[in-house]
Amino acid sequence: MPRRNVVTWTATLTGYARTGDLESARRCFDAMPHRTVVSWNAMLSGYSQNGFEDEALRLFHDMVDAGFRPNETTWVIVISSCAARGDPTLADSLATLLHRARGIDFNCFLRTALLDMYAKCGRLAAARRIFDDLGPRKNTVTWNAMISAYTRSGDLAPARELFDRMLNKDVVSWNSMIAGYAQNGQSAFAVRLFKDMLTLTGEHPKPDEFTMASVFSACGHLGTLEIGNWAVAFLGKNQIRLGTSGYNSLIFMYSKCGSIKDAQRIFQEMERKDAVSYNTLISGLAAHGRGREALELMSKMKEEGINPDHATYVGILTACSHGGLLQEGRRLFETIEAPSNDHYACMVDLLGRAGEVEEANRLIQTMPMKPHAGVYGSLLNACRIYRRTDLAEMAAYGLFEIEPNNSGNYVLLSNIYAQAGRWEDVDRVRRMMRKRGVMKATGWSWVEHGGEVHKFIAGDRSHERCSEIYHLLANLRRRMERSGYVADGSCVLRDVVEEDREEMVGVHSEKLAVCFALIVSEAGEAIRVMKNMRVCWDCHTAIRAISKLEGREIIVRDNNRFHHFVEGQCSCKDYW
DNA sequence: ATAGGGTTAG
Repeated sequence: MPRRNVVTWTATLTGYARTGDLESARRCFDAMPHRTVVSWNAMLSGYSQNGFEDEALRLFHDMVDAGFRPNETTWVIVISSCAARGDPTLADSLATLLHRARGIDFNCFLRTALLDMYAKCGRLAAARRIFDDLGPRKNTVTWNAMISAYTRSGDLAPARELFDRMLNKDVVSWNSMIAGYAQNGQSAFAVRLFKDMLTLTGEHPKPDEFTMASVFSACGHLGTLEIGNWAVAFLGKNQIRLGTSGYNSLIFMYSKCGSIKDAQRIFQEMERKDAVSYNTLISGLAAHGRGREALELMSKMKEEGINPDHATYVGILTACSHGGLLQEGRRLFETIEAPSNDHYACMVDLLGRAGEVEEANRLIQTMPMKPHAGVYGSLLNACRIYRRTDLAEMAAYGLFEIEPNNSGNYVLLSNIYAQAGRWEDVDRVRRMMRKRGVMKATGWSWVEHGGEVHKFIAGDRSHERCSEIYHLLANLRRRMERSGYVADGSCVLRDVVEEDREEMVGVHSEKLAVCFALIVSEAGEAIRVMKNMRVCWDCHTAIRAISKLEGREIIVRDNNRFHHFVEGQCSCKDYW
């Protein structure tokens, strides 16, 4: 390879940096007989593009010390490194330096980079000022940077306003907006916007692997496998090649839609797996109660030379918890170097579900940081399972302080009092909720069928096939009574249950959803029901019974966990 | 020869 002049040297350096071989790039840089600003920029860019922002910032100072004057390109690279760091103090000092520098042309490139840096460092107003100051000199990239500035901070309305005002949307514009919805709990809007992208008249960019990754993620959050499969078919038809991240979101989608087998298949088919691939599947296995397989996967991950990170341990501890693997969980927790609040929450959950409520409580007392809501929430849930009213009060009051508006916490404590027959305390908690204006969330269940999402709430009579559903419900109840299923005295499939003493609640939403699914699904096929709250004991028993009577597998997702009901048995070991 | 925006995990 001829290395005659500074241009060939720099080109070689860039070549190494593009393949991620920064050591060779740096060796090349150090060996250069002469350097220009462009050589420095190439090295800076190499660091910045490969996630070594700190190295880039250090080299920037070396460059200034060596007497080189940064040009516009230098500033853009350094500013984007700072953007990735997200440090507002650094952003401000860099901006001060930039404004002191002489002879710099504040072109659109530079201003857009600045806009992005301010946005990523939490200075949204400063970002917007740059956006407005640019006036008609703004280009598509500037618009896109501003849209994602808003979606990152969860401001979907101003993001959508800019998106709608934009005249020349490119694929990144669409991706930013679709991802914005998907990441802010508005997955249904994400899917709708994707459909708009395909169907609206006029010139529209073709979806790429990033678009599809967001759509898969949205389908995962929604639990809509039919739409998900349609998106997968679209992917194949349009020959869109997925990268590792795209495959990761597919693993996520299948896991969340109850198709853990497909998630595993995608994982196996992937050529290049990263930590996220492993973490996603481990979490998926955890949600499905497959603790052993999750543990095996983490071993495999280590064998492949990929280090478990924060998310891996969250996933694996969840897997131990849901799979009833107490000893393994304890041992793993000890191996975590600096356990975070999340890890403590998982560990309290694991101990609590396994019946070691005292140990869980002691763990909270010895935590080196202030426990967050998840930690107390796990303890409170354990108190519900093991009827520890005394400890429940302590956990609940810790929780009310952190999350005064989370209705679930109040309901949980109220139900614990109800279990203990302490009705005056039940009333007290209910009054507390009213006084604080906390609304009880409605638990609804849904089933996807024929491209539509069918939703049910407790006592629902609004569904178009309502009479069929209630007819089936009554029929099932008769069959269950004949087969002696009510022998344990639990309130199986009662038409009306008294959920608390004030309200009479009709048939639970998941029973309605299961019956609807039985009516519409093809015989023999497994059915899926999604729920956003918790399957209550009543429904748990009922669904077990239905799975036995009907000989069908019923998969219920609730609270992001899956329960596979087969032949009257439920897959989860820890739940009740 | 060097520069800005979008994707994944409980």
